[in-house]
Amino acid sequence: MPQSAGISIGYLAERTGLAVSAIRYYEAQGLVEPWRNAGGQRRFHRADIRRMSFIMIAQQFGFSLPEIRGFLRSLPGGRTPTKEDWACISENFRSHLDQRIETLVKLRDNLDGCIGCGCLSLPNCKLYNPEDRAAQKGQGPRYLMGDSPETETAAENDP
Amino acid sequence: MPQSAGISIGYLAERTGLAVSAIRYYEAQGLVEPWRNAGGQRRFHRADIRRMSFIMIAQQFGFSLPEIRGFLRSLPGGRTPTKEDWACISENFRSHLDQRIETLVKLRDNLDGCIGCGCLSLPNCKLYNPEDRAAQKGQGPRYLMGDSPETETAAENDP
DNA sequence: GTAATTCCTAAACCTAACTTCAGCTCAAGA
DNA sequence: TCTTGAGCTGAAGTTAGGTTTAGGAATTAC
Repeated sequence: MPQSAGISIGYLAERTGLAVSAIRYYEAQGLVEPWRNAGGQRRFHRADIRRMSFIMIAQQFGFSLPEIRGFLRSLPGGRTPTKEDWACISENFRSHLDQRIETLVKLRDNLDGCIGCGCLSLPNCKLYNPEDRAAQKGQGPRYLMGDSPETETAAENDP
Repeated sequence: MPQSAGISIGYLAERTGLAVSAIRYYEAQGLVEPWRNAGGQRRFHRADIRRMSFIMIAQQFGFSLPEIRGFLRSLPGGRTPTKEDWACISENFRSHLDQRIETLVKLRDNLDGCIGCGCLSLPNCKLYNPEDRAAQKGQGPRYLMGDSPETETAAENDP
């Protein structure tokens, strides 16, 4: 258990609950920047324990690694981040989060009137509103629903 | 544009805004079950327009295809689903949704007190609570954070 | 009747976020 | 010193949710 000169990847993994491979992956994604010791092994700052924790929590909230990298960029380069630094990041973070929740709630409020009423395929269905569609999480190459419901009137004629 | 004996995949795609390839993929996932005409081409029920719409909306709410398949299983096998059938599904659907929103809000409420205060790596941090961790979306082979923070006291000793 | 669409299948490719593996090297304890 | 465990790299595999492509066959439009 190293006490100065940085901590090892294994210790960081143990302290955060992350897999060693995940930490190496995060480095490759630019989320953390360890240096190397004489033997070529990674050495991390103790403060990176908190950095990893932040990543894990941000992921729980549904942020992607590039987004999280954006949050982390606002941390100071030279010194160990203070409580104030984290609080500042947290504010940015929270506004994204609020927006995400709001969108989800708005979608939910349309649900009862829409699926419940059986209007699913009609153009006046609020769930088809392009604004609401923008709520896409953009995860993977998911089809982004660029629709054109011009001929949208015959949906009710089930045989 | 076929008027009886089912609709083609291209027409279904046009009506829903889905890609033809996506519809074939949904069939492979058991979300829809077309039959074949004499030439081997897929034929769908008109009611499948609504079925596809349901899938798209459920996806916006963050449900996975297996979950959506579960919702759809409650639809009647033989006959065309009625408004009542959709309303019934919608109820089930909504309770899942409420739960998801609640979890997200709970996580948010912990945010200010937790990231803001800089306690991220401490065991008393609410965001580390296993209950809250269960909020994982389980997308892909993401590491499920099986932690064991026995030695969790030295996190504050940044050099 | 023929040309243009549409549809078919199977396999390969894509992104995100990782894990696993093979084949080595480094570090730490007895 | 020797052995074990930890770390290294690069490539390939995994899952979800699809798309793209290749090479034919069926339908539709004129």
